Formats: sequence, structure tokens, C-alpha cells
Amino acid sequence: MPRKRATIREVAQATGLSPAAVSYALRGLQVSEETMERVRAAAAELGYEADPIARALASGRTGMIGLLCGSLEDLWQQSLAVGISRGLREKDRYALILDAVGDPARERAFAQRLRDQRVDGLIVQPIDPAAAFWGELCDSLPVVAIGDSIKGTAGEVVFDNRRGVTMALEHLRDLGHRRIAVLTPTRASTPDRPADLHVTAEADRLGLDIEVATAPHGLAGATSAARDLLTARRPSAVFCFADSIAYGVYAAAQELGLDVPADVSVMGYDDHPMSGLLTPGLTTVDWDIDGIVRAAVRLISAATDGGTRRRRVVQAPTLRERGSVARVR
Amino acid sequence: MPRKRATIREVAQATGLSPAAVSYALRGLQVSEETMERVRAAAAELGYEADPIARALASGRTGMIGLLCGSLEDLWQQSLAVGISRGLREKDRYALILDAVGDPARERAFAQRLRDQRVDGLIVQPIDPAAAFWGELCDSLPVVAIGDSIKGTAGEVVFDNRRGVTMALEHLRDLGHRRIAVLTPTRASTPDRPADLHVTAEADRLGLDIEVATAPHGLAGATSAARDLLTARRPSAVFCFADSIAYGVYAAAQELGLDVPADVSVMGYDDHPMSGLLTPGLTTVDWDIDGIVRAAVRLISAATDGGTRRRRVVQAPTLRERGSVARVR
DNA sequence: ACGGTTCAGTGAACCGCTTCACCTACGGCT
DNA sequence: AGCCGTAGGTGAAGCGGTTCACTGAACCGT
Repeated sequence: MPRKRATIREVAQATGLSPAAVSYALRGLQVSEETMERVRAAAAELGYEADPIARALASGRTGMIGLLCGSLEDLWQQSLAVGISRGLREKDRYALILDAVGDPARERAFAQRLRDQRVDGLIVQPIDPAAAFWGELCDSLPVVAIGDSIKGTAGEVVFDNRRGVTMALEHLRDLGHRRIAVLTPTRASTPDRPADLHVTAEADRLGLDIEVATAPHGLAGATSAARDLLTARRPSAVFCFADSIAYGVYAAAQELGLDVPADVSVMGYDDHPMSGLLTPGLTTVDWDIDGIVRAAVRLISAATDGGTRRRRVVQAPTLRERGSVARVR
Repeated sequence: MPRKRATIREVAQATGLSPAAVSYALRGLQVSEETMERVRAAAAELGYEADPIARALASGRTGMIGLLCGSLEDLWQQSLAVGISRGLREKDRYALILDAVGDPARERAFAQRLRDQRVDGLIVQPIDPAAAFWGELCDSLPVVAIGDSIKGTAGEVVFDNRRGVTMALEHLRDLGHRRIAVLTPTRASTPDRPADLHVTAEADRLGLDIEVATAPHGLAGATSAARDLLTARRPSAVFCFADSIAYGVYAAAQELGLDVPADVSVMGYDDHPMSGLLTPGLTTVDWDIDGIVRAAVRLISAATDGGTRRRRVVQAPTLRERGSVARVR
């Protein structure tokens, strides 16, 4: 039988004060230095620590930040999540991480769930940035969006995806590629992502012959999607909308005995740490994950600390050329 | 101004029932089919959904499972966390993930924090399985340990680390390696991990010349630790206690112009999905991550659903030979 | 000496749900 | 008819904090 925990009333009893006074004292409010000391001592003595749930119910705050990821199977999003967790910890906050598994319906459910959990703020990498519920959500707590812009957020770190896509496609074109397969992450339902649309527009402009397919982030799934792609009408290059997916292309190529980049060029998008370690190194679009983490943490902190001005950080891409894209023969 | 949410009393009012009845009805308890239907309709009408915080305070349960990771910088633990999250979701539970960052003090603090959050159960990959506070914790909620055994848990998935270590070292010895560097994860303070101890014992038995060093899980950190190792008195093989760390050795070797495995053999421990994709493929000890995930989810579910019997799953390692370990010249 | 501030602290009403003890009406059984 | 068992429902007391309105005393300047 676990010994019951001390409550605030016991501390009050022990010090001869009211529960209210103890509550204030422990938060360093409204009481004299002397009683504060007394209360602290008694609390330590009794091993008292405020119950976060009760506190959340009464005050509506938790000190937690919600982190809602579109799909945690994506290694890049994993890195992002870990980075943000650590960044927040340095500010004495915790991250509550939820994974929408690429499903917009879950995204909605989880976002609301996090609100109900009284997170002080929400960082989200949205699957469907255009969805209607975001508006309502942004009204009830500070939201920071990463990736795509959401209306009404308290701050956002958006990627200049148009630029990133252009950069990638131009690079491929410059090396002579014309028939290019594009692999984008699978989504449960597919809201038209701005970046996706931009791909076809840009391909048009550059006179490229594009074929779009989807692939899951997980290595096994991505590999099998890539296998289909490479065995059918094989393109000269594959542009993957996430490094995770590009890894699947490597795996499929290996299976099929195809050489990267001699038989097929591969281009990624993210720059995950592992991308530099592959042979050949993955040529990819680098979004500076550390910068994004820092910006997101800064924005959410500002917003929850009552910062009022809406902030927008636009992340510019860099082409990270390694060995996976070659000039077409 | 966000419209206030409906409470249970409003639903009660709307149906002409008592709050208690509504509470029961929504959980399918103690009420007639007919009122249940009426309540459901009214709830839907009002957009009512029970507040998880209030519910947690009153009932002491949340439906959440805590997941406490030793160090989320480790890619393998990331995979584990994602896998467990998904596995739990299928059982309509959520995982609350916390990262102890390799620090036993944080491990303690977070474990208690999770208990205070009223998680229904805790899955932990302990840094310091021998610490005293676990006992108290296991008394107050079901705990499942992964990796090393903890006293008093409701279940555990333990790795047969002795066997894994022996397997790895024997493999290296069989290929003629004698001077072997061992790279283990950095810990804030270093409780003597059983596995670590076993390494020196086994090295002794096999007549190997071992040098132990530590490295962080992050690629940058691991790389720099490996660089030091490889520039000093270079061993013929490096045995890393995590694939993440082995990746750092690859990176360092690449920087230094050393060939794996011609100049230095590398052996991992985990089998992360990326390990097969590197060139050469990382020879490693495979713990069957999917099996572990399944077992952990099963155990914690059983334990929280009032399962009483203590369960112990011992995970056996498999040597996954790829190309990173060569016969010594 | 007196009204007006400030300071430290109090009581009680929440926050929104669960749960325990109790109540009522109804049907069945003997 | 009388009694009991049960299904269906009610009221109120929590859960463990926070917060708001208020009080009593000390202090202030005039």
C-alpha cells in the first residue's frame, strides 16, 4: 500500500496557516519572507509537492507545451521532436509529444486533446494547415506552426518550400534530368499541400516530365514504394519529399542492383544527420534543423510568457550537394 | 474570446438528469439503454466532451502510459518510442514521452512526475536500474522495464546482455581482433551497468585487450569521441554499445580517411533500421525491436488491466553480420 | 486622533468530474 | 398481500489545488 502523499492542507496544518497562504508561499507570492521560509521547511519535511493535476484543474495551466507531429515515422521529425524537447527543458518546461500518424482526423483530435490537457502552448507541424479547427484552437491557446503557415498562430517557422522545391528541381534539370519521379509522404487523406502543388507548377515551368507517387516514412514502407517506382518505367531521378523516404529509395536500388547515382539519381529534402553518412551521401535540401528548433522554442516561449506580437520566421533552404545526384548520361 | 466548453452539468440540465447519471451514462454504466441514448444525443448536441484533467483528478486515472527513455538522442530509442506510441494507440491509450537525457537524477524526477500525472502505467528504459526509488514507484503503479531488470516491476522485457556482449566479442575474437575499443553511452553519473561490467569480464576470459571510452548518442558528439579514439592508439576494432554511436565511428573514420573495415572494424549493438543501409552495412547485435515493442505493449496493457502475474520476457540477441567487421590482417 | 493605504493572511467558492451511500419504484415469488 | 431483490437514478462529498473578496493590524501623513 503506497503511503498517501501529503496535501496542501497538511502543510497548512503543520505551519498553522491557511491552505491559501501555503499555496501563495510556495509560489513566492503575497507573503512575508519569514512565513515563506517556514512553509518551505514544512513542505520539505513532509515531502510535499504540489499535485500537477489538481493544479492544472484549478489554475488552467500546466507548464507543459504540446508538440504535435504530423508523422513521427519521419526521422527528421523525430530529430525535431527530440531537439524541441531538450530546448524546452532548458526553459523548465516539458513537451507532451503526440504523433498524428499522417492522419488529419487524428491531427484534429490530438490538437483538441492537448488543449484539454491544458498545455500552455502548442507547437505543431501541421498536416493540413488549412483545416478550419485551427482558428478556434488558436483562439484558446498560443500555437506555433512549423513548416506550413496556419492562420491565427502566435508565431510560426515556415519553410520557403517554393524556393526549396525550385532549388531541387532546378538542380536536377541542370544536370540533365527530364523524367523525374516525385515521392511525397503518404497521408491518410490528402489535403492539397501548397508544396505539392508547387512541384507540378515548377516542373511545368522547367519543362520536366514529373510523375508523383506517395510513400510512407518508415524504411520498409518507403522501400517498397520505391521498388514499384524503380521497376516500372524507371525515371532518371527521384526527388523525395523527406530524407526518410530517400533512404527507402537507396534500399530499393540496392535490392534491385541499381547504382546510385549511376542508374538513378536521388534527391532528398530535410537533411537528416544520417544523410551525410550514406554512400553516396544524399544530396538534399537543408533546412537547418538546429535553427528551426531554436526558433520554435523561442517563439513558443515568447507566446506563453504573454508575448503579444505575432512572429514569423521564414527558413531559407540550402542545397546540400553530396553524391547522390549525377549528370545524366 | 473562446466560447466556454460545455460541462457535465449542462448536459445534465439538458436531459433533466443528474450529473452523476450523465457521468455513468457516458461511460456505459448503470443506466438504461434509453437514457444512455438520450445522454449521448444531448452530449453530441452540446459538443460536450469530458475534461480529461478533471476526470484524472477525480478518478486518479488518465488512460495514459508514461514512457521514460534513458536518452532519446539514441536513434534506437527513438524508434522504440515511436513504435510503442503506435502500439499503444491501437489500444486507445496515449503515451507521454519523457527523455531523461542520460541523467539518473532526471530519471528519478521524471518518473515521479509521471506518477503525479496519474499515468496508468510506466514503461521505462532505465539508466540506473538499481536505484532505490524504483521500489516505491512500483508500489504505486505498474511499471514495465525494458533492457535491464528493475526490482518490483509488473513486467519486464530484458535483454540478455551477457549473451549479446559475448556474441559480439567472440565474433571479433574469431576474426583475429585483440585490441578492441569499447564505446559506451555517456551517462551523467555512471552507475555500474551490469552490461558494462560484463564486457570487461568477457574480454578477460577471451584474452582481449580492451579500452573503454564513452560517447554521446548524438552524431556530432559520437563522431568527436570516435575521432579521439581513432587518432590515438588505433585499435583494430571498435565495439559500440549502440548503433547510434557506431554511426559516429563511421563518420570519424570517413573524416580521417580510414576505411571500414579495412583499417578499422566496427561493431554495433541494437540493429537500427539505418544500419543496413550504410556502406559497409553495420555488423551488429540485433534485439528485434518489433518484438520488444510488442512485448512491452502487451505487458503494460496486461498490468494496467489488472493483470496480476509478473511477467518477464527475455530477449535473445542475434548476430547480424554485414560488412563492417573484417578479419584482421 | 483620524481616515486612508498597504501588507499578510483568511474563508470559501470554485475547477469539472467521479463515486459512495442511499433511495424509489417495480416486478416476481411464495 | 407481503416481502425482497434489483435496475435505475439522485445528492453530496470529495479529488487537491487556486483565487477572489475580504479582514485586521500596522503604518502613514497631517
